[in-house]
Amino acid sequence: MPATRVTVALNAKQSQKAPLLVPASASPDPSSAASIQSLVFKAAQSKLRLKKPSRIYVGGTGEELITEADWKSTIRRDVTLLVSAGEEYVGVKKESVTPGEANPECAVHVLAEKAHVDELSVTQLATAAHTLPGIIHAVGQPDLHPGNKFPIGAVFVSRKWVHPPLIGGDIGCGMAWYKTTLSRNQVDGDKGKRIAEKLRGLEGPWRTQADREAWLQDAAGSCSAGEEWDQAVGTIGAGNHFAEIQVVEESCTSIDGVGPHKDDVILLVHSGSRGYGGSILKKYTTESHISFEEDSEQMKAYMEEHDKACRWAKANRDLIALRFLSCLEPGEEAWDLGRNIPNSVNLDSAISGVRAKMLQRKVVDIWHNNVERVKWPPCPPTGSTSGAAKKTSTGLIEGGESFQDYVYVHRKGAAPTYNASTNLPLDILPLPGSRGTPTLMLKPVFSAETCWGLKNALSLAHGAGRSMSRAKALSSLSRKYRDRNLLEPSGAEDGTWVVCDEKDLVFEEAPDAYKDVHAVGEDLVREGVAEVVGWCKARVSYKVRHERR
DNA sequence: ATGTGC
Repeated sequence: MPATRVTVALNAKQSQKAPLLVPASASPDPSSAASIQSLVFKAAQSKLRLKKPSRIYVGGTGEELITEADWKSTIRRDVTLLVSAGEEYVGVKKESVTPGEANPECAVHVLAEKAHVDELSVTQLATAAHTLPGIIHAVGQPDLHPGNKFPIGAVFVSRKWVHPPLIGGDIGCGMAWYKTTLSRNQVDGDKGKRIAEKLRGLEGPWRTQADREAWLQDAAGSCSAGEEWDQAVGTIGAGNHFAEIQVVEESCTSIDGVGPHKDDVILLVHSGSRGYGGSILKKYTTESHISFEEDSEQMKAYMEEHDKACRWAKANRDLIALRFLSCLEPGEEAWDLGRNIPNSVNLDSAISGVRAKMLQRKVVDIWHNNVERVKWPPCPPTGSTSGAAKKTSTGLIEGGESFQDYVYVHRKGAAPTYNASTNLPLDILPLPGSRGTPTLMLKPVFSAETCWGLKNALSLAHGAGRSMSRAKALSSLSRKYRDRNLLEPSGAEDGTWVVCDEKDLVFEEAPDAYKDVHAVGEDLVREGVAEVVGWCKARVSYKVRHERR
């Protein structure tokens, strides 16, 4: 059981102190029966012999702990809590440890009605919005669910400040969709099993470091992170990451004939920056230093590495897709580069050839863990169907209105509604259910009712969202499905073949551990931020395979 | 989510 070690001391005589372990089960809510506050009071009574403890201050700052939010933002390792019998704080009050201005009035909205939202995640959303400096708008998408400290399925818009922990360690994580040349009848029914069998050689490092560095060369230069992290490029990773072969069941995306059409077989890749992004978060932040002021050297350095990790993650998804395509379309020589066999041709020209080919296959690629500098408030895009859109001539979300200024949009498990490099609205993006359940095809909606994307902070849900913690899913679902093989379609239905050699993941990522993707989609539609333009059936879902290398 | 953290 994780516990936090704090020090309890007498406010009136601060040399008198005692350590206290606060179990993770203790509640920050002072009105709760198992509150941290009551633990501190009890410790003061029994260990420090303070008869009537009544107030608690934070050592060093003198901030009094009153609300649940106070407790939440304070309880960390080695904090000293000063217990008072009613008297004022003894010492010089300092400014809060977080410099800059928090915005206790910050607007917080959760775009969910149908999808169930855990109260803890709403508390996490509001606490972060109200206590971190510079936040001007916080949005919980319908897939909102609790994270370790900050929620997932959340968007935080800030002025002048960047908060790396709000986007987490998997910087650049996102999803990309690729068309394949497979036909529905090659993957439907029991054929899914044969397709799953073909998916091999996808684990472990791809080729040599020299090859990986060549792959990590993009239009902006190199995004190589050094051999220790680059080794993981082209690998899916753990947790909720996956690659899935899907059949388009319905599609009404007739935009320039692009978007996937009915009966197309497409590949969805969900992965991020593996260990690299986490190393960046760790390098720049500590438990008490999580906020960076705009234009500070640290902020600039973080942003530079953040942007590099985003490019790395994107290159990772492309390489994963290449490796999958080499299994799925063995006749296509260009994909041979995806295999771990020695180069038979010039590497650089092979890579540029493959890139061009893959670009034709790519439907969309988005980051859902990142921070972006954008103009705010949003402007109507010209692609919009409303007449109001005619006013802008730029065609961009950002526009060039004089009343706009720049903000930072932090996304943690939230997809953007526009293409980050062109600022044009996206035509289509995936809303995957959990393993094997349908993936909805979303089209972002921009309208006056949503203030052109302000309401949803220019973002949409990135998936179904957990409804059960990993621990809960593991214990309850492993019992529930004790006698069932979750890796094969159940019964006669056209279900999904799952490749997952990690036993715990089978349960942690089971559909039951997630919200219903249709409820999430319905919420987005009701809120007026997206329309559902089709859906895909998962045929083969690849998580991880333990194979002899 | 992670070449994780005691």
